[in-house]
Amino acid sequence: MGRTPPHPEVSQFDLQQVLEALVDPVRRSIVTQLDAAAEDIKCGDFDIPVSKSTATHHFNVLREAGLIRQYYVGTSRMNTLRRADMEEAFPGLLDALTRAR
Amino acid sequence: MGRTPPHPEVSQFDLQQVLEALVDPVRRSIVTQLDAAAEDIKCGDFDIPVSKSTATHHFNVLREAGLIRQYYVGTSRMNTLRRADMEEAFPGLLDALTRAR
DNA sequence: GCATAAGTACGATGAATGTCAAACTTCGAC
DNA sequence: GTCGAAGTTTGACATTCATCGTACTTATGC
Repeated sequence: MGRTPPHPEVSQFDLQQVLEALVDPVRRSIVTQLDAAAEDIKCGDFDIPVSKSTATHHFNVLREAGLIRQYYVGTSRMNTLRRADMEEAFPGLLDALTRAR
Repeated sequence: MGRTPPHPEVSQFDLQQVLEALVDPVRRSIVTQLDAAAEDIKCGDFDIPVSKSTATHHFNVLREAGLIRQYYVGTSRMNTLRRADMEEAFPGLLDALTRAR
């Protein structure tokens, strides 16, 4: 298992890529759950209706778009929402989406 | 040619549908051009790199999502950005997107 | 009426992409 | 070391969807 997967820097964020990440309902649900949570969440603890391999795929897409940061704790992969970074790159976007019902 | 095509009401706007409409670069370009323009724009006057039939498809998607309002003037179809309606349904979303570079 | 302009409708096609199962890897616990 | 838990990797598969060309419709202008 790779130690720390690659994360893009804010300067590399791409709107197209972020929107493609957020257009999928499962991925948007992940973002919403992270937004609502007080602490980081491990991959296995999300409430999503897909298999583990599909989940892995979705987390990769979110990470590569810059929406989440991932790091290992034992065999678990923890996830953090990169709020500040997203706010810097695309002001108001994440707020508008998490507040939209 | 149908007189006036069906437009959804604000109460019927659906975030998923709006995001699916906005994730396409051509459609987002249409929205951006409308946002930057002072007046309504007819379908044929947009600067988009697709055929007429494809353009029609994109305008339909935008209209059905509630992003634009369309009406005929002769054989031309005019387009307006439904800013206020979108702001009411999803506050901040359109602004965040049109301002994102 | 006729020609032209502006879109629309209809298939057809090709490329993405969300999905899963199965096999594999890593780490922690015992 | 062995086992189980947690993810990952790799194909394979199905569906969606952007795209186009062609034929059609509607309206304007002469």
